[in-house]
Amino acid sequence: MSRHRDISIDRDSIVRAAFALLDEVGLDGITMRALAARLSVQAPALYWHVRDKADLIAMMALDLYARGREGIEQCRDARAALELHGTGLARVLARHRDAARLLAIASPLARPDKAMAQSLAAPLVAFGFSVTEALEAQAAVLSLTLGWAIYHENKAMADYLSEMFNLDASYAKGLRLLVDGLVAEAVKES
Amino acid sequence: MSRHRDISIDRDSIVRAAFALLDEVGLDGITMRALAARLSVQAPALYWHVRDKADLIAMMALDLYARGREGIEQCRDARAALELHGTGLARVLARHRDAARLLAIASPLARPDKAMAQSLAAPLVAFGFSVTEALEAQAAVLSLTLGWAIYHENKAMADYLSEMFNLDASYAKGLRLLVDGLVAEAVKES
DNA sequence: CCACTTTACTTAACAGCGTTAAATTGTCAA
DNA sequence: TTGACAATTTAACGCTGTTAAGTAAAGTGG
Repeated sequence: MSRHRDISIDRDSIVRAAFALLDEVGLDGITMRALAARLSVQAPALYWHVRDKADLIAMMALDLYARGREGIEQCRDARAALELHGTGLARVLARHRDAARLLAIASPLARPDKAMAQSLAAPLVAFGFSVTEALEAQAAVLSLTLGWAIYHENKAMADYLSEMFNLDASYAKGLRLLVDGLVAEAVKES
Repeated sequence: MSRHRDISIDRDSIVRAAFALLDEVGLDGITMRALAARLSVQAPALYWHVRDKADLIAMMALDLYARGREGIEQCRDARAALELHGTGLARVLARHRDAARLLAIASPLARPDKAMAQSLAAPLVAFGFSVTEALEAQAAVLSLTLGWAIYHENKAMADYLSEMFNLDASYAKGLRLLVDGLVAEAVKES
């Protein structure tokens, strides 16, 4: 492994730096030059490791989704798995500034395939869902979560809404209602 | 009203042109120069009518939300109103390329106030919801809809998912389940 | 040990972006 | 006719993502 200088960069360290930068300056502040500077490198150096900025955003999105699924395998039933999928992603999105908007503009890293779909659906399939039902249910949960997080990230809106109700509690309630319905529906069909 | 030339532009015509441009070239293609060209004007002329690009995006978002609420006053019950709110916005978002991503990056045109909140909540308040309950329920419905539309706009993901299930039908199902839960909850509390 | 290739970076540059300042033109009122 | 005002133009600025070309260090085969 050649080491041009003292330190070097790779896709992992770039993504890590990008998240740090995101938290500091927000999504609009993520420029290739600022990111490169944080890694003590010139901007074009990034293009050795990353195809373009969309590729970088896609990697960050993948990371967020993966972190949002942590612990989902250990759930005792489908309801818990779906609910944790939602709250898990919501928590990850809340941790990083503009993370929901980042997901909104991200395009997938790779074209999804059957193997990936099955691995994503696996936890719910273990509880009797079909792969289709599992993906359908998770799509609904992720949609609610992503949409909610986008509104939550909008400071003016969040500030005003939180005078009227607790945003986190309301999200939890909406998620619970949706998950209840999804689980009941899946049970009904099997 | 002075008329510098044959034709002139105002906020309305700018927004109309922006939607036409959006449909043709997508969100990334909406540049002040391209928009100005479509109005037979130079880019800085837009700044006489529009504070900045964020202002323009906010106007477009407001328009989308308003169109998404059409017909909501005529609904016979809360369930119908909430469901129409969701499907109405979903239909509007489906009509314009990248419209969901546009909503995701839009910031509100004006800081929301109590009068606006009450007017937004009015249809559901008429069916016995409190203002808080109404806003809470609509936030959940809009979140699900916006999130779903964002995934739907992602061509790679939508193409793959639609091999496994019908995206529109699945959205309708998720919405129905969520609305059922929300209505039941609101009834329970009153 | 040397020549050669590959890896990983640098410098320089380009076209396009949102935006501002200043100059300009057309329209109306006095 | 003059002056004010509205609405635009031209010119320019700094910033963006990205590419091309050059370069230094490390690895590799003879």
